[in-house]
Amino acid sequence: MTEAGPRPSSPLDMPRLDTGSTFRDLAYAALKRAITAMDIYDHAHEIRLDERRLSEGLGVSRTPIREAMTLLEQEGFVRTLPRRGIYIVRKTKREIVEMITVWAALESMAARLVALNAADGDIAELRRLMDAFHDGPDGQTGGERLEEYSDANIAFHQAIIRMSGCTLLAELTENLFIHMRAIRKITIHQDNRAARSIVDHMRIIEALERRDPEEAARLAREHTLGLAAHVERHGDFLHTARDTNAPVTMTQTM
Amino acid sequence: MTEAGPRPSSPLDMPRLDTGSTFRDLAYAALKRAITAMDIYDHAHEIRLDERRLSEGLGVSRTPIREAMTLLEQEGFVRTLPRRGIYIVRKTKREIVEMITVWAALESMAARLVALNAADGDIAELRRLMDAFHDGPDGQTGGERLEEYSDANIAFHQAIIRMSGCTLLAELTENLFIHMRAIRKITIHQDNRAARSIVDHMRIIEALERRDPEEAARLAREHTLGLAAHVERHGDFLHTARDTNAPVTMTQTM
DNA sequence: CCGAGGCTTCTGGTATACCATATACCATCG
DNA sequence: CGATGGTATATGGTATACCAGAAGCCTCGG
Repeated sequence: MTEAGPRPSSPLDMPRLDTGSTFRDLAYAALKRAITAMDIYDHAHEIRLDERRLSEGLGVSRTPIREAMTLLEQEGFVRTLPRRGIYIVRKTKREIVEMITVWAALESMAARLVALNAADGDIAELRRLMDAFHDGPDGQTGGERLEEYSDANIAFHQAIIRMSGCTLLAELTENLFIHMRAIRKITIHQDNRAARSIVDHMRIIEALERRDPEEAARLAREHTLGLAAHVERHGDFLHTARDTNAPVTMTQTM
Repeated sequence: MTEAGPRPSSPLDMPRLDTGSTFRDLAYAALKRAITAMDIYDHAHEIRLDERRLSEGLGVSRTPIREAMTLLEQEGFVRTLPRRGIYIVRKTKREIVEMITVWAALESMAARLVALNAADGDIAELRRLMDAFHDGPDGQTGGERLEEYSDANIAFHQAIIRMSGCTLLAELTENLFIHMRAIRKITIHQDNRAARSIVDHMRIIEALERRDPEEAARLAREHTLGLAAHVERHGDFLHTARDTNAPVTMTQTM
C-alpha cells in the first residue's frame, strides 16, 4: 500500500498521471505565485501584464493565459481594461479594511468551531506553535525577528482556520491572506503591533483550551478588527480611491 | 479637464455605451441566470452543459462561453471534466452546511456593523419590510404564503448585508444565497421553520433598533446556524459525497 | 512654436481550426 | 456467445488569425 486510499495494490503500481493539470491551471498557479511574491505596494507605478509576452514566456498560447487571467480577475488580483491592458490590482484602503473585516468574521467563526470540535491534540499543537516562537532569544520582539514573526503570525491564523474543519472557510480566507501578506510588512512595524499580537494570540489559545467558544470567537474577532482599525487610522499609504482614469466608473456608481 | 466628476451634464447627455460589457460577461450572466432559475436539486440526473450547443444558442463563439464557464466553475456552480463534459454542480450536504456556516459568520458581522453604523432610517426600513409581510391575512403562515415568505426571507438577509456598508460582505454572500435559494423550498416546508424564522427576524430587528451590536450579532448568528443544524439533521435528500463516477473510476476496478 | 488630425502600433476580444482523449459501438477471435 | 481490441464520434483544451478600439507619434497647417 504505497499510497493509501482507493487503490488496490495491483501488480503494476504506477503513480497516476496528472491528467487533470491543464495549461490554464499551470499558468494560473504560476501567475498567482508571481503576483504573491512581488511586493505590489512597493512599486509606485502600475504593473501591467502583457498576455502575449506571458504567452511567449510560459511557452503556451494566449488562450490558457487568458483563462488564468479570468480567474485572477475574479479573485481580485488583476483588472483588465479592454484594449488598454491588464493591471495588477492594488487594493484601496477601504477595500483592505473590508477584507480584514471579513477575515475577522470568518476567523471568529473558525475559533468558535475549534473550541467546540477540535481535538485536544490540535489545540496543543497550536500552543506549541506559538511557544516555539516567543521562546526565542529573550522576550524582545524588535529587529529582524519581525520578519520571522510575520510568518508565524500568518501561520497561527491559518492554523485556526484549518482546525475549524470547514473547507470553505479555508478557501475564502486564502486569498484574503495573500492580500494581507502584501501589506503586513508595513503594518507590523507600526505601533508595536507584534508584541500586542502575541499577547492576543495567547489569550485566544487559552480560550480554546478552556473550550470557551464565546470567548474564543470574541477574542479572535477583536484581535483582527484591531488590525482593521489600525489600517483605518494609519493606512494612508494605501490608495484612497480607484484609479483616476477609470474607463467605466459607471459600474461602481450604480 | 473635460470630464472631472462622475458625470458632468454635457449638452448631449447620452447614457455611456457599455463598452465594458463583453460577450464573456453576457454569457456569464445568461448562464448564471439559467442555473439559478432551474431547480437543480429536483433533477435526479446530472445536467451537462455543451459548449458548442451553448455557443450556437447564444450566437457567439466558444471562446467567451468557455471563459464564462471558467468563472462559473470557480464560483462552484459547474464542474468541468476534461474531455468528459461540463456538469452543473449539486452541493453535498456537508458543503451546504459549510456554506450556511460561512453565511452565519458573515451576516453576524454584518448585523454588528449595522447596529453600529447604519442610519436610523435604514433600520426602520428593515422593520417595515418585515411588518409588511406578516401583517398579511391574519398571522398564519401556512399554505401558499410560504413561497412568498421565501422571497421575503432572502430579502431580509440581503438587506442586512447591504446595510452593513461592506461591499465585500455583499459580494461573498451573493453566491451563497444563490445556492441557498435552490434548497430553500425543501427546508422551509419542514419543521415549521417559516414561523420560527419570523420571530427570529423580529428579534434581530429589535436588537438593531436598540443599537446592541453584541446581541444583534449573536441573534443573527444563531438564527442562521439554526438552519445549518436543521440541514445537518434533515438534509439527507442531499448528496452525502461527491459524484460516484469520478473522472477516474479506472483505478477502482484495477 | 503649437495644436489638430491622421497614421501606426499595441492590446485585449472573438472566431475558428485543430488536437487529444473519453466513450460507445462494432468487428473479430477464442 | 463473450471478451477483446479497433474505430468513429464527441468534447473539452489549445493554438492561431483576425478584429476593433486606444495610445502615442508624426506630420502639417496656422
